Amino acid sequence: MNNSQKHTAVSSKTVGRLSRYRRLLRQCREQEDCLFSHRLAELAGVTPAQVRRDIMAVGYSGSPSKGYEIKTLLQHIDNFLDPPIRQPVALVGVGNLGRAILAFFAGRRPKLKIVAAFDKDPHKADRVIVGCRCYPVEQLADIMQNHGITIGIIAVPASAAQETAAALVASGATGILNFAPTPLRVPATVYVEDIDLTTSLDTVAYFARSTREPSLERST
Amino acid sequence: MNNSQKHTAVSSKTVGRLSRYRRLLRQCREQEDCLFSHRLAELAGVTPAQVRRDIMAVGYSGSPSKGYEIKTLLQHIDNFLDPPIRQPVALVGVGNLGRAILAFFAGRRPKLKIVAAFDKDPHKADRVIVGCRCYPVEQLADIMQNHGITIGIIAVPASAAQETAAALVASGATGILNFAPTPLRVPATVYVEDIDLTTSLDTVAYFARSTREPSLERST
DNA sequence: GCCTGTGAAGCTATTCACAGCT
DNA sequence: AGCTGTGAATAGCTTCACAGGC
Repeated sequence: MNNSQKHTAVSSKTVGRLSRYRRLLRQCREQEDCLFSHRLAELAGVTPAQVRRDIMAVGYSGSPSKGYEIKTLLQHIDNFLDPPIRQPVALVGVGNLGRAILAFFAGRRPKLKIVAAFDKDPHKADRVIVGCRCYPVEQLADIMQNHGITIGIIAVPASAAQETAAALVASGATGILNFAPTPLRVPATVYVEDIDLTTSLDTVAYFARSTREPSLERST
Repeated sequence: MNNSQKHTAVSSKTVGRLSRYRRLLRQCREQEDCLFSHRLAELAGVTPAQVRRDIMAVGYSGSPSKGYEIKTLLQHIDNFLDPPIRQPVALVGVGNLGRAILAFFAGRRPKLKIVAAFDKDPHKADRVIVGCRCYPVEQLADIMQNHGITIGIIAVPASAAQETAAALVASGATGILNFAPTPLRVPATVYVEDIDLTTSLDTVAYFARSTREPSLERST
């Protein structure tokens, strides 16, 4: 029930922040060897206490005198976030958004890589887009199983999102990144993260209107 | 201090869900006239109590016998979410992601519309992409002020994100939708919503690994 | 002195549970 | 009987504050 690196069941917010810390740490590892929680907090835009709590999750302890050794901390975060071997990803929907996503992730992250794309439109299939081979959706199950894919990205229109999710799950997906503006019905064992552009823009628009009091925040 | 429609200072989560409810309600307004909270909850993938709480924010009351009248509820949500007149949006960064965003929002939402795009690269300027005119970044301030733009979408590389944010704010933006993987430093009066693709994928990957117990959730 | 790690306090968001209505 | 609206309870997340160490 407990495996080697899961101490205390980490929340998705913590995982997200660790991913952000990692990127920031990589940027500043040239200039510095060590940093304190308040420094990383400033870079990430969170509180020092938050940083310390999050770092607890990766099982690394800094020293009160020098803070956190960047190289070692990065190793621990990598070890926590990255899969042991390789975790291939499938993308479904090669429209504008799908292609942008392919381009965005292309060439980074050897372990977490989009290895196959799928589209309903046969014209889009059997092509290579930003280095990724595209297949007709009919081959989804086959190719996912061949590659051992467990992560799917949904970039299809809302109307096709639910069936796509079902197909992904049936073919072995246990995690889905969903760009379609539809709540997906999937088994509770599957983790879904929604990115809903319309909702996000509506929210920004709403709060952009109510010009709030510049009360209690730090702005530096 | 209190304006006509702000009763109780609504959270961004509630605003986001209202946006989602709206989309779902529009889809089913053909078939049904009224619905109960548990029905909308099922469609949206949340609890009935959550739905009722959220609807409180828009100042509409359903009837215990018939539930919520869809048409009227939609009017209230529109009235709550939509700007009184018009709230033009600027996009900065016309790369792959920027173009996908333009295409995604093109032609919907007359009141909340991307009216200008900007790019550093002069080759991309002075063109029209999916119906939106592109300008060189140098004209950002001018055009934002001419159009009365208060919302910016950042789709530039991380290295240019902070300066872009600063330019947007200087030109009158009070809300920013940030796709760059960088924490933005802006005055506390400006609302920022981050969409961080790398972080989201990392999070999905993490939880896709830990195949969780199918314990307490409903899956239908 | 100023840091880390962490129990405890504080906040925010969600859910419970029930009065009131039809 | 079964719904809505909502005070009260709960759960989840963040921050405080301080013991312990350099």
